[in-house]
Amino acid sequence: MDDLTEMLKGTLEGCVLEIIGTEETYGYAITRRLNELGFADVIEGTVYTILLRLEKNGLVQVTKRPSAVGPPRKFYALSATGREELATFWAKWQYVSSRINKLKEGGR
Amino acid sequence: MDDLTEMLKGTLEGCVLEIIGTEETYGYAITRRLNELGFADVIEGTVYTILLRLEKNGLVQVTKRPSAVGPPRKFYALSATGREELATFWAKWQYVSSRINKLKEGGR
DNA sequence: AGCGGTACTCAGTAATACGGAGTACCGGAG
DNA sequence: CTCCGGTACTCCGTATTACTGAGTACCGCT
Repeated sequence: MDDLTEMLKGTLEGCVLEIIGTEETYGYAITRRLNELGFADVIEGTVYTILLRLEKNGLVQVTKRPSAVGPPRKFYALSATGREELATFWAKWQYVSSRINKLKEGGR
Repeated sequence: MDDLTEMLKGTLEGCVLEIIGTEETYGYAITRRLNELGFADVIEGTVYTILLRLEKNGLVQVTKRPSAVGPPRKFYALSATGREELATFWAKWQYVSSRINKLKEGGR
């Protein structure tokens, strides 16, 4: 599948929130997870940009922990605001995707 | 539903293509149609931006016709390239939305 | 000592959608 | 007849978001 980047705008942040919400984790691993999920050309730089934004907006709490295989990792966990934001994201996704599917089915 | 604009990035152009593909139509009417469909805060300026881009990229053919109730309308119809682009759009949508739904279901 | 893999930061660029001002055409109310 | 609201399009500037690429740094293994 070729370039999906434009279509991911506005949803990638939500995906990252969901991943963090499932399990406390860190940037490098989140990137791997997204790649596994099929978002092959999502790159580290992009994920770190999102994580810094989430942190700045108070949606996540950060804990730095040493790693046995490299430099220290920044582990992210959702804050209360982050959980709200995640719920809002899924509500919007539900709304938008249902409308688009209706349009696709030729609904009027 | 509050601000959906970021989530629409990358999909709005495809929606406009789909609307044009269903029926030859013009900018003002496309805006009304999108609003009807639930994309309430999509605004004329946005749609016209997309239409000019589609025209520039050769995805549509344009015919100007007089109107009884206002200034002349620019009617848009898909070109062959536009039909291909529309098919690609739906393929991408299918791909992306299925991955996101899988993530939502906690799939791994 | 150096290399490959792990891990994060940051500055610059491109694409997309919104906002708002401007132009212009039409019919009906006053 | 003039003005106003609805129809219809254009253009410029702004904000957000994701990608690119270069840079820094830690670790274990050869």
